[in-house]
Amino acid sequence: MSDVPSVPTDFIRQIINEDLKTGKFGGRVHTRFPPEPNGYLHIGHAKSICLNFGIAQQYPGGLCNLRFDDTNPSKEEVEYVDSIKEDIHWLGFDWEGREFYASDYFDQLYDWAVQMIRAGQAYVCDLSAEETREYRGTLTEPGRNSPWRDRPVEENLDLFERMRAGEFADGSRTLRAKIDMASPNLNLRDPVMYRILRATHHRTGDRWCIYPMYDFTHGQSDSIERITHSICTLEFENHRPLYDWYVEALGIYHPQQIEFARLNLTYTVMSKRMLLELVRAGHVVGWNDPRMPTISGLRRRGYTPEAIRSFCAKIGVAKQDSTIDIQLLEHCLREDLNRRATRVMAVLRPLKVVIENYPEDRVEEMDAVNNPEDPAAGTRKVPFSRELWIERDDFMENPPKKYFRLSPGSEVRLRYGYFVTCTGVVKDPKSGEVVELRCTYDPATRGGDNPPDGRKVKGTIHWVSAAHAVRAEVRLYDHLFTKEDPGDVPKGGHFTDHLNPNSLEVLTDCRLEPSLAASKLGDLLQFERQGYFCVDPDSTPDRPVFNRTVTLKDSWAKIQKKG
RNA sequence: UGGGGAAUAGUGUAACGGCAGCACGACUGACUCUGGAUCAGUUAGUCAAGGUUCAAAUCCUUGUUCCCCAGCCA
Repeated sequence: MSDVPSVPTDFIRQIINEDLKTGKFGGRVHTRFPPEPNGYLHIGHAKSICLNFGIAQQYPGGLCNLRFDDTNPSKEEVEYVDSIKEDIHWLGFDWEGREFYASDYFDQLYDWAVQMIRAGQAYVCDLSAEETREYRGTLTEPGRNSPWRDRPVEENLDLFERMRAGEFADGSRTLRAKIDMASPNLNLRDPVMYRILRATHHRTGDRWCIYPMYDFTHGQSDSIERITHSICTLEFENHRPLYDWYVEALGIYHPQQIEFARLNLTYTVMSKRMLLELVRAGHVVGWNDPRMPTISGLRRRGYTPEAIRSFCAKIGVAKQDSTIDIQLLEHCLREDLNRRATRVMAVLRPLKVVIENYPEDRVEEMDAVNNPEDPAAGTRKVPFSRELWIERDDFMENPPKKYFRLSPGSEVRLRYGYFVTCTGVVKDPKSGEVVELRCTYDPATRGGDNPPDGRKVKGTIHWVSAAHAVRAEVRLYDHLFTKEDPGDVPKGGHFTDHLNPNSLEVLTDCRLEPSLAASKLGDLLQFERQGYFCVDPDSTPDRPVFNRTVTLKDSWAKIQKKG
């Protein structure tokens, strides 16, 4: 992965370096990426993936497991595990067959629970969910011991066995760790280890009707897999004492949990709950809608794994809550696409141009550079003829100062074509709308070259020969939300209040240069002067559909904005 | 009002007692057959107040602000 800039030594890598020095884990480095299969991966997960797999790649002998944290069958589905695996691979990482599931450890976890009961460290509690909450106390007041806290070991053993056997109703009992109901850390107030839950698990089916909680699962799973550094996000910091407590109580290998700040992006929501809602409410077409921050959405939008990896390397890893400007992501995208995308000409909002002094039946094949950043990409032929399409925006009847494109009487370069001068404007007699431009061309400027008389022109515009044009649909995207922080809503408000009504614009009458008829899924394209585009899977042979991945930087737009 | 964390240019992130650096953004200018790219430059920062020290973003004290925790979610 030489295309990704070398990553700085963040605080996690410093810890690892230190552990390597002291021999804490015998010189091993073994991480894991532990998604819950209850949704699609998003760019925030990419940060974690790049961190965990990146560390494994960077250290000699380093390994990174993929482990699905599937302890809540009511929310988890195989569709999600499949998408997660696909997305990690697409990002460029591999778990080399170490694909594990927390559910693989259900038997071991059960045995450990029994071991804790025997040791007097766990008990079956008959409190209801509501009662449990009441007994827990509050942030400032200690909780009270459950009346079931001091049941004899034998009774606990019997009850727990019967919980497993399905003798009790969902939610009627739990297995709890006996820790400290007065702990200032609520996670240590006799946390639930097992709950009764009748739901079909995507892997274990109906074999279990009790499922372990995250806290009773994660550290032990790490321990079983001999993970050295268990990297997770900040909200689990309060859980670390419990993580440590369980592995110590069980007397098993003890990995080190380390927390870092999750990724936030401007104009984006990142919580799976909100993303799920966008999908379910139909605000987007699915998890892979090109406006979604999901990996599959970014992929369909035309993002490259290289761009995402580069982004993850640039944002750094720290413990400070932060929100990254989405422009940095777009910068990384443009940086990658600029050096890789094939340049083509495409007219999105067509305006007809007739070159009056160009012969009716003549067609010339003009040479066009495929990628000025990559000479090896070569050139292609683009047909030029008397009738062309140009961009409506590239003509103004009454242009402001500093407008370098076409206007009555002005001259521009048609890229790789000829210099043309606008000699006339045809309007719809009723609406007054400009429907056609009449121009003349200068034969001495063939290929777009400057003429021998030394005449120069400020503007160069793109064009497509009308007779040869490929028609296509083009989808233009903008931020899904109009607010930098869509989650920042006044009371009574909802994050969807800030949905951008213009996040998708569909153009159905676009005219593309003929080479685009051969474009296929995965092609990286730049429509010159407009942006980077990719082929959408909705494309059909007679109806290609393109997505705008990101615009080019547009200094003209800035000039306009300034007035 | 309990506990756990975090505070460095607009946004991120380095500096680990010794010149506050980098990236993105913004703004100039140069160049250009993409108003792209590229190049050159400008802009702007240590939460506050004390203290220790020849020297503090860094150590100490006090305060302020923000985030997380009261799921039988992860």
